[in-house]
Amino acid sequence: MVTLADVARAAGVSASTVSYVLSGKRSISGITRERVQSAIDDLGYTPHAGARALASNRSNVLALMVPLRSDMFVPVIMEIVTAVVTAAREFDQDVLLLTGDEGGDGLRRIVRSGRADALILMDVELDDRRIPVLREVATPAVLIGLPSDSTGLTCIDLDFAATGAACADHLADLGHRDVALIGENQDVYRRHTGFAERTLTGFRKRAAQRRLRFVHRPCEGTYESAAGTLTRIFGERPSTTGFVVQNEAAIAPLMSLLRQLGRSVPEENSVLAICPDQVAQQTSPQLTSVPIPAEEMGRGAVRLAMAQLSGQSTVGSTLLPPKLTIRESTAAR
Amino acid sequence: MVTLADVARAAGVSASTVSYVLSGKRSISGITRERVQSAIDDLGYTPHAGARALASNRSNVLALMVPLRSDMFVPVIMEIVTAVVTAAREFDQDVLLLTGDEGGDGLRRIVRSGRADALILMDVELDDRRIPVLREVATPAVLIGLPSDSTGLTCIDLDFAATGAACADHLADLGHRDVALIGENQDVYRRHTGFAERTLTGFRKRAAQRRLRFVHRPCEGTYESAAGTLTRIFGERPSTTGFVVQNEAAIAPLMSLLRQLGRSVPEENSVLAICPDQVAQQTSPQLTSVPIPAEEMGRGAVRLAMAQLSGQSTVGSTLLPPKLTIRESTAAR
DNA sequence: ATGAAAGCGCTAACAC
DNA sequence: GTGTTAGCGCTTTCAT
Repeated sequence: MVTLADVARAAGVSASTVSYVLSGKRSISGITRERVQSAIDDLGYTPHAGARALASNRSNVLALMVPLRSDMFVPVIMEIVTAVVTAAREFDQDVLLLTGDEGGDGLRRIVRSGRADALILMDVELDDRRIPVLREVATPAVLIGLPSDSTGLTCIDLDFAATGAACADHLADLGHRDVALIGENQDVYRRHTGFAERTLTGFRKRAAQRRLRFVHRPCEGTYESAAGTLTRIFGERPSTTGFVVQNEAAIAPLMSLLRQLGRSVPEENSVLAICPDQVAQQTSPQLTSVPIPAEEMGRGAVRLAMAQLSGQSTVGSTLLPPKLTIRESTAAR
Repeated sequence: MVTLADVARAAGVSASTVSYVLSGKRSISGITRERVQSAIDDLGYTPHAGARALASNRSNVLALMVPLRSDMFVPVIMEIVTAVVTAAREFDQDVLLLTGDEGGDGLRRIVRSGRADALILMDVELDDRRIPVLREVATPAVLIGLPSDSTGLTCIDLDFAATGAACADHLADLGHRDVALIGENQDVYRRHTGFAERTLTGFRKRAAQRRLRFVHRPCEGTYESAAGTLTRIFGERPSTTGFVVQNEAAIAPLMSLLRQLGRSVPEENSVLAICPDQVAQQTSPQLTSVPIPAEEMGRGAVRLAMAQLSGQSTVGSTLLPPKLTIRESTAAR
């Protein structure tokens, strides 16, 4: 194994000089920097992470806790994870992967062992049991999602209230008067994951302002549930022409049901989805949609974690503005 | 921070005794073990990972490299990742996540820095550019997937040849004479990911033995491509009654097209898919299928990595036997 | 069955 | 601008 001492010897300098060339924490003459650098290259030297962590009290690792079972759509989770890892590398950090079932104990273990310098938590619930541990360990941490009490915490998420409002606005602008929000299944609401409620609240409020009449229906991701939901909506309010869908799994059944019912989209009904662009684009007709900004959330979480590590306070919630992309599934009436 | 020295002092023993209580590498009297253990509990001690790595030359970390863009279905990737992390924890290992785009350099960096003791690579291509690095660093490594030259390497994968054969057998057993294999898109075959070819080979060989006539057609995941593929197949061989689908995205369009063509499943046509159980079960009718054993692959990879770390040789390929689950989409004719 | 002590490879004062 | 050196917290001989 090639050590810093080997490099120092080869370059004819002291160990500290090599260390400082690497860290840039003090000025080095061009000539020695070169000698050191070429010794590093020649020998193929990479600093020993453990030694570095021990001496500097910094691991250069971010711990990312991903949900095992989640309300999120799996591809979105993967996109966030990918964004986190990619962004972390740009800060010279590696990413340690923890599963949600490790819970608070897992976080405590990671922090106490000095394996990671900061924590990023995905799929945060309104009353998340990991949050007390976060306050206890007082380690830099970022939540992807919004708990009910975010005092003293750093959070990042899509602004779901604004998303709901944007959807209501879009349908109102198009002249729709009776609209329906087809949401996630009851479990999601019961588990208090937050985003579903926030969307509903934002939608309801704006709908009232725009004088829309609206109903909200939770829905399973199955064909049967979608059929039942749709039947009930049309039964209660046959004049419904606008739909907002916040449930990836329900989109396909719903579109196919509307077609079967002879309710063509977008001529007779407008459909708006909160889903990844990929899903919106492979549906026919392509859906007007608001995507979860997975990439931005992942990158943002890393940025916030790094800011905390450099001593800045990032307390508060970063709510990313929704971006509504108009495609083929919504039209004026 | 609580250190081993703190624990030793609290327990009234030496540092080495505490260390040995933790590692179990020498016998300790019951009484001291208890004293040490309660000191650990009282103080909330967790060993410092960096110090441990430095002194023992072992990080207790497995590096897992996941593909960014992959031919695999994203939920399957997630399932493998989850299985790896869960299994790793049972061996007291943490998992460091690397993205495929870090390539060989990333692996070299991880190994040289001592950040991980072993490597697990997903989505291995036939002529994977990371393989030379694997041979160069001579670190314990496991490939999930099968490269063309696996000499000296440890691999684990589904036995796709046996999978193809099992599909051919099932259709032959049901009395089908003309069958079609609807595969992944051309890109996958061109990129030489291996599994597609192996399925084809296994299917072709067994089909010949069972005197089946068969055609193979790559297919995109779009409705249009599925329609074109199906039209061509029925055009060339109208007598085709059995289908094997190895392309998650093509399943839904295909089923809906068969319905439109009045070819009911399973009465007139049998359809067999190589896809996750979840997909097979939410299709209507539920599909007879062979799933990718993601859980087994992840766990197996960890097991193999740990075996290598304990000095055992695991060179060779572990090919997991396919498990064909009969559901509603295949029937005798 | 337990202790003492020498490092593991690096960082960061402290010197000059 | 560079060198010297004292640790960081742990494992592991070598003693006893």
